Amino acid sequence: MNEVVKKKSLTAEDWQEAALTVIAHQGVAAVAVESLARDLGVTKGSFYWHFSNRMDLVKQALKRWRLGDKKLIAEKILPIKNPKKRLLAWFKLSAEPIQTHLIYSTLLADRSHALISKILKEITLERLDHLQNSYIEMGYENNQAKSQSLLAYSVYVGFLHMSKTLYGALPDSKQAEKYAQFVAKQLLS
Amino acid sequence: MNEVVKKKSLTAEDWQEAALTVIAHQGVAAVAVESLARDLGVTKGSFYWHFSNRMDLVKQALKRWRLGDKKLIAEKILPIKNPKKRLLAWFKLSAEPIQTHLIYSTLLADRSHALISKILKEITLERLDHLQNSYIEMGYENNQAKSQSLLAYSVYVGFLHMSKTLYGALPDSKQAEKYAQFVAKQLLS
DNA sequence: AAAAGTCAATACGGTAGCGTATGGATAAGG
DNA sequence: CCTTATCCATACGCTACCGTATTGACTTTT
Repeated sequence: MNEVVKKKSLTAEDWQEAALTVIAHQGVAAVAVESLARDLGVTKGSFYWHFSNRMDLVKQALKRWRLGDKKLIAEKILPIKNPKKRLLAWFKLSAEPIQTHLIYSTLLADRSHALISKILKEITLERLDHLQNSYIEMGYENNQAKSQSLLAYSVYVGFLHMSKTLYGALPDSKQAEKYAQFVAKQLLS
Repeated sequence: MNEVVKKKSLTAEDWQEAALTVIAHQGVAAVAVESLARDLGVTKGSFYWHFSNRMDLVKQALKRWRLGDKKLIAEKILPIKNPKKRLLAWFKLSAEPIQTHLIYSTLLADRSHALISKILKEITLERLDHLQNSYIEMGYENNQAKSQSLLAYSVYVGFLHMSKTLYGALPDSKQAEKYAQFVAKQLLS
């Protein structure tokens, strides 16, 4: 019942979370079975009980990440009725310093496995779709909404990388809020 | 005199170019001495005559890339007198399907070595400076120019990643031209 | 032509990581 | 209790790299 209590044994989810943390900060290539085991205080023996191999873990971890991300959008963004407010909320969320963004931006330059490219493409298209719908609801013509959502999403992706590059991390919530306001002013005319 | 003629021996530049090609498509981690040697048709014996170790090659390759990139900007962008035209030219260049962009976007998610982070930060700041100066020349107030250049540069970075993600490669020149026009309309008001 | 310099091949030792095999410890069930 | 299932440790073989040492071949210099 208490999270502080040391668990007697690990679950697959524990491994997945550990993998996601590594991916967020060092990329998929840095997900190594033995180093993860060391971090978790066990040996490989545990790992190969839970997973069939390294890529199996990566696959499951990314699946987990995707589900969490979808849940976040479904709860915080999609319920907003007013399309303009919904877009603004998305811009704000995009600038929040949370792990899901770090993972996404790290994956974006990772071409180490076809699986990753596939997942990225799917996610990007899904998100572009949300944006485009909002712009359409705002009264944009279809093609215009498409271009506009592409631009908005590029800004999001670019922002993630710029933050890591210039500050070594995502900016704090206050800066993020300010930036989101500025961007929204430019892209929600 | 003829490039088709097989060279008898390799130069450090040959190794650097080969390394940059790998970096552009698979990242720094994929730069391996032995696989590069295979690609170049020689063995490691050659490599360690030209370089002291693997990181030495990476360092020199990135230096070479940086010089080429700077030269490109110095020749094609900076000479343009009119600031608005200069910015437009930069947007167009940003969308061109050339290797220098691929390398940059791949490095952006690579945190495998402190050297890379350092280089990235320097380059990004340099480029932001160019952009900001152009906006200032256009009549923007200092802070406004700063925000605007950050936004423009985010669009650039985001565009690179989106292209790779959605199409597997940078779009061709015609698409790029069209996109650059659209973005310029939004960001050069 | 001899010597020195340039570039590459080969062979070697070392490390890190993957995956397998097997056995040990602990807890739950009969 | 004894068995079985669950979870982990240990030891091993294998591969892909890195980097070194040595030697060979070809070129240029003297």
